[in-house]
Amino acid sequence: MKLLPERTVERLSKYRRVLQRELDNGVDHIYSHELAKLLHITPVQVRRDIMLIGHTGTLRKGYGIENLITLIGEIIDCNSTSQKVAIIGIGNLGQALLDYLNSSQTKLQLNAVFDNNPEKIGNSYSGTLCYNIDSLKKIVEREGITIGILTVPPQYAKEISIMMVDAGILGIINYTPVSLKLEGAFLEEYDVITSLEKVAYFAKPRNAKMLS
Amino acid sequence: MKLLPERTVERLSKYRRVLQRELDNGVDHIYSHELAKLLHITPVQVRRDIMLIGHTGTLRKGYGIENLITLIGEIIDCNSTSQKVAIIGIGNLGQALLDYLNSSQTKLQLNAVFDNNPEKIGNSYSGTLCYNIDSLKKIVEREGITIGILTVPPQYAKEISIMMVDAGILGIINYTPVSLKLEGAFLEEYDVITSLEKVAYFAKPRNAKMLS
DNA sequence: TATTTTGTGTTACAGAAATCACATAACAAC
DNA sequence: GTTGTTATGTGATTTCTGTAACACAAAATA
Repeated sequence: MKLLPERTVERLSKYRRVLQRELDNGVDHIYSHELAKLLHITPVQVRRDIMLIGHTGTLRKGYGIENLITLIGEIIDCNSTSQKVAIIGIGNLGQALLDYLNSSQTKLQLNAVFDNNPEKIGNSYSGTLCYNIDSLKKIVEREGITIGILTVPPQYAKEISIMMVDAGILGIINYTPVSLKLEGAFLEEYDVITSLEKVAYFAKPRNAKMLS
Repeated sequence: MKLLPERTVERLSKYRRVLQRELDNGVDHIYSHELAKLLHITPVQVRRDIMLIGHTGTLRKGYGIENLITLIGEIIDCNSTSQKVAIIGIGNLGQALLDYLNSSQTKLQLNAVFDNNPEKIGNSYSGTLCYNIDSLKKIVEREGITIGILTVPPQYAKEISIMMVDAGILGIINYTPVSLKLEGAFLEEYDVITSLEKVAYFAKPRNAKMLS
């Protein structure tokens, strides 16, 4: 299949979670406009996304939730081999994300945590062992980890991102304020300060008025 | 001035920080291609963003860093009254963000923290006092808080977002997995699981190959 | 003073994403 | 059957965002 648009993939992730909730409530079919309402988007967008992944709803009954969840799962995480995740840098943010992941029902499995602080190495964080950053490559290869969450202090970000790609990690989500450029891996950057300052701009009274 | 594109505002936030770093290193002018390189974007994009905010560089010397920082500051946070921020829900993620903000040099000031846990109310978190969520409106009005970071458990998200807007908050950044719909305030949503699953999709070996 | 170099400011274009508009099909009611 | 209703599937259009192209001005060169 062709590569899906980024925004569609993001929505698929959200669809799956609300669909799972509906399924748990005993609902087995859903209309595009119902799903749309749950996520505050338009029904057309829902239908377009579902069309893109090749699922087809039955007229008059909507979309079969169970099939749809399975299909989204195959697309996002589990084809032949399900993907494994590591957190690199287990400071405040790293630990918060770790707890967040553990408390959520994503299919992705957190397999390792890395740090350079000797007091942290060897400890278990919510059930996940912390390794020395120096053994990144060894552990990543051994465990088959393909996704890395980067939450190290900014001065290490570049160097460690290179190590990560070198170790065979295929996707990095960078929570560092340093902007990176990778060859051979998918990169997603999220900058907390940027998104806060963005909100600050649009929330300025003078600007807020312009937002219709 | 007209409202700036969202992406431009995001980049302005990043420009400011790298410019500040340059200034601290004693650099006083910078070329568009230098700034571009620091953020891994194109020089054209830098020039257009700077054009949009009405700053103009001097030929042969580039852009005056100090003026540019000041201008970006006026645009994003401090016009007449600088904006104030509150964190609502001081769990793991809330505390991590709090520390993150305190350790960064943004102009936005964290003025209050809210929670409903009696053991937390009255405590100081990295220097910021935690108030009872019931006094949200009172404190927000008294302190003039305009921006809220929402990090409560999902089941409270909707209810509390309504309280926030009602209290006069103009911009909310929602770290909850629940998607919201607000009237009268700017909303930015960030879903940790979604962005992780997005990376998972594009990092799948079969897809990664397609990324040129 | 003419010419080349260099970097900005701006317009025109291309690509991605969201939205519109509508054809189509299943079902219900009569 | 026929007709009306409702919800899906999708080509066409618009909107948003990034990129390429280029005109222009100052400095360096000769």
